Amino acid sequence: MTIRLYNTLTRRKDVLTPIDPARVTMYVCGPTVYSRAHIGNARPAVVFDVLRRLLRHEYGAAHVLYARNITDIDDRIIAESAATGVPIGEITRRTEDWYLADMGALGVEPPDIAPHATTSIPAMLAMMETLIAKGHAYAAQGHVLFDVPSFAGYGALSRRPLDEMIAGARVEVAPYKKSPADFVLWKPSSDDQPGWDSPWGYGRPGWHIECSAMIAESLGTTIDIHGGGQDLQFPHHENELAQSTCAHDGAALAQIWMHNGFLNMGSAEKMSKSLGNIQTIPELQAQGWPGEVLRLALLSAHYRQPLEWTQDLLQQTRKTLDSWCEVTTAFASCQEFSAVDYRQADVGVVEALTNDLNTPAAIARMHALANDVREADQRRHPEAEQIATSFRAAGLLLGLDLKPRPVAIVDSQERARVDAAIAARNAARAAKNWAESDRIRAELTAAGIVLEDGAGGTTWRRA
RNA sequence: GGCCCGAUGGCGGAGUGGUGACGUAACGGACUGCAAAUCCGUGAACCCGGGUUCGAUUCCCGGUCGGGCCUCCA
Repeated sequence: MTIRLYNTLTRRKDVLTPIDPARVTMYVCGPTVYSRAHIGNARPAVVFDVLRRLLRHEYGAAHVLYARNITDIDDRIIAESAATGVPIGEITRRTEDWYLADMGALGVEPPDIAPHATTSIPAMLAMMETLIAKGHAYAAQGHVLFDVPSFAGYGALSRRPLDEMIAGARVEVAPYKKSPADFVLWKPSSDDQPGWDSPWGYGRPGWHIECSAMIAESLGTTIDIHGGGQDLQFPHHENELAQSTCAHDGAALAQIWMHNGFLNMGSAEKMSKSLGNIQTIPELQAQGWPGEVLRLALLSAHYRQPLEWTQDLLQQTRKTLDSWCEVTTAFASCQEFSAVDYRQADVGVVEALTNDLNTPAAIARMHALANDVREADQRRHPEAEQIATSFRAAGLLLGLDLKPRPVAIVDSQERARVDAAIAARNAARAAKNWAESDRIRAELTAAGIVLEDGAGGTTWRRA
C-alpha cells in the first residue's frame, strides 16, 4: 500500500519511496537528558512509534531501522548539574532511564538504535574536519563554525531567506563569526566543564552536529524519514541539513522531513518547561490515567495539528478504550495475545494511517469496527470473530493492546469472593429483596468492581 | 518586525467543489427492580468580507483572531 507523508521540505504529501525497501531508515530527534520528560515530549515518541509500526506492517519488521538519539552533552545539563550539585553523569543516566520508562508506559517500543552524543564525538570531529576541508566550516578562537553563506541551499527547509534572517537577528553576533548566521559546531570548554580533546583544543560539540554525525554513522548518508517536533525545524533541522549536505557533496540528508505539532494546555498555551505548565507521565498515572489512555489521547488529533490537552479529553478517551476492550471479550481468538498479529489489521485502519498518519480517521474506523463486531455478535453471525480479530490487530498497529475484560484477576480467592457475592445478590434479586441486592452491589462498587446485569447473567469488571 | 501554520457543532476532532465523518456531551425512546452496557431516534458547526464557479466549509485575495519559530524547547 502506498504511504504518503507530509514533507516539510516540499510542503505537500509525498509518496514514501524507500531508497532500499529492505532497509527503511528513520531518525527522530530524541531528548536532551537534563530533566524529566513531560507528556508533550511524548507526542513525537508516540507518533513516530505508530509510523514505525506502519512501516513494519508494510515492509516487514526486519526491514525497518529506527534510530532515536540521546543528547547527553548540552549546556542545560551542565547548568542543571551546577544548580543541583548532582554529577552530570548521574543526571544524564537517570533522565534517560526515566525517559525509557515513561515512554514504555505509553507503549512506545525502544528504537533499534539509540546513539548517544558523548559516544559519537569521533564521528563529529571527523565530520567537522571534512567540512573544513571542503570550505564549509572554519576554526576561530577555539571554536569551529559552519560557514552558512557557503551553502546556497540554506533556508530551504524552514523557508527563511538568509538575508532576512540576518537582518532580523536579535542576538548579538559573536565577533569570531564571519557571517552573523554562522553557527557553532564546536566550542571551547573550561577546565571544570565536560569536554574532549580536539584539533582545536579542549571543547565540546554544538547542538546540531551530533545528529548529522550520528545519522551518517548509524543509518547512512541519505535516510528515508527524519522526524521531530515543529520547533526543531529551525534552526536545528535546517543546520543539520546544511552540515550533512555539505559534508556529503550535495547528497540529501533525508527524503522526507516530518514535524509534529504541540500540546496546548487550556487557553491555547503550549505545554513547556519554561512556562511551568507541564505534566509528567508518572503524575498523570498517579491521577489514575493508564498509559494506554494517555497514548490514545495523544493520537486523537492528527500529529501536525495542535492538541488540546484536557481532563475532558482523558475522560473521553478512557471511555473509548473501555468500550473497545469490551468488544473483544466474547471472542476466544482474541483472548490470546499471541494469536493476534498486527498483519491481520483491518485494511481501513491501515489505509487511514497510510494517508499521512491520519490517526483520527483510524480511530473513527475503529469505532465503526467495534460497532460491526457488536452487531454481528448480537446476530450470532460467524463473521463476528473475524472482525474482532482484525479490530484487535488494528489496535496493535496503533500500539494499543485491546485485551478482553475482565482482566488482571490473578487472585482466585478474590474471584471466588466476587462470584459468591454475585450469587447472593442474584438470590436476593430473585426474592425481590432489592435492599439486599443493592447493598451487595454497593459493597462491590466500593471494592472497585462494577456489576452488569445482562441477558446472559451478571458479569463484572474492574471500574 | 520577519517567516510559517491554523480558524469546523457545548467540547474534542476528521474530511470534502454539490446528499455536512467519528467521538463525547444534551434530549426522547427501548431494555432494566434500580443501575451499567447496548440499541433506535432528535436536535447541533464549517471566523468575517470579496472573487472564481451552475454551485464553496472546501480554491484565490484581503481582513480579524489564535498559535509556532526567529534565543533553550517535542
